[in-house]
Amino acid sequence: MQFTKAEEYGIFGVLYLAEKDRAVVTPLSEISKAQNIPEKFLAKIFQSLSKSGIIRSHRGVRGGFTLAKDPSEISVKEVLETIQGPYHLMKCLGDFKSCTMNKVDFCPLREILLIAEKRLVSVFDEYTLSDLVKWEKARTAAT
Amino acid sequence: MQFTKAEEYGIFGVLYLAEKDRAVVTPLSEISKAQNIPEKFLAKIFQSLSKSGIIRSHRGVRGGFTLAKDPSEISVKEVLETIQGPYHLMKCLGDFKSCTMNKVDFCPLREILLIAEKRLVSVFDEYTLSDLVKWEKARTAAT
DNA sequence: TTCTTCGGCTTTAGTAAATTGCATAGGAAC
DNA sequence: GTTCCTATGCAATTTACTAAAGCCGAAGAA
Repeated sequence: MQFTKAEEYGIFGVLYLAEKDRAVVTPLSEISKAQNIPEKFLAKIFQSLSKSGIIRSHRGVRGGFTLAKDPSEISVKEVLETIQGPYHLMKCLGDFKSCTMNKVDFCPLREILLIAEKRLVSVFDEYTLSDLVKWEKARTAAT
Repeated sequence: MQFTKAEEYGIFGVLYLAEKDRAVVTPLSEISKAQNIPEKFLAKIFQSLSKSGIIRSHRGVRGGFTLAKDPSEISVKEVLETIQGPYHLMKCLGDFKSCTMNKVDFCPLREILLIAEKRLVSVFDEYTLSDLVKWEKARTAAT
């Protein structure tokens, strides 16, 4: 019941891009160094983010990545689900048949987890990358 | 970001007790058989639940377990946190120092996860075992 | 005393997460 | 067009944790 490193790294990776001008192409090496993330690991994460259209890749000399859309258009949920797949607190929430217990027709735990899941995901859906950047800037300005 | 089997089994285990009269002492073997849970695994789970005062153990012949309090007094959160420890979507939420990134002073991800966590846990805190039993009974009666 | 059931500890197996490595392909700069 | 840089894709590895099983001891009722 914890976030994976991939999710954590993914968020910090795109956040780094979100803090820059969108036109600036940033190579993996810079991001991984600045955010303290294993480069090859970040590469894999960015690949899926690129495929799902959140970021855009640029190959060749002086290549790298840019955000594919404005930070205010990218929800935290979008990033997380791209990296980890749809959020389910239990397997059976996605598919009732995968229930390992005997609950073929009704499961009280399932009911409560559906509620919990909905509330959890709603938070990630509410906030965008620009919100996170805004917080960070406000914080830096304050001190 | 998923529930563990231990949590799942733990809930179903105490739920089985909650469906009975509180005076009835039920052995592990019966619970594990009825709920389709590996007995030794359930034993370990019930040990911690017993220590934290959610259930009560009775040794010897015709021993077993009973609920230590009324189902309406036992929140889902209580059960889950006893089994798995306090709920944190990331390690750093419990202790800022355990942050593996460079965020020594402020972390935007931390902010959003604190919100998310609060909402998630609130669900488990709102519902008690008697709620779950009630749902189940209502469902059975309906069909 | 004896049998039953929990208590606690150890160990094993299985699975998923976290990382690394290498060969390939695309593209800018010269 | 050659060269070098940077992403792409796949394979392999290491590590960590989950899930489960086993064993012996302790408690307690019959």
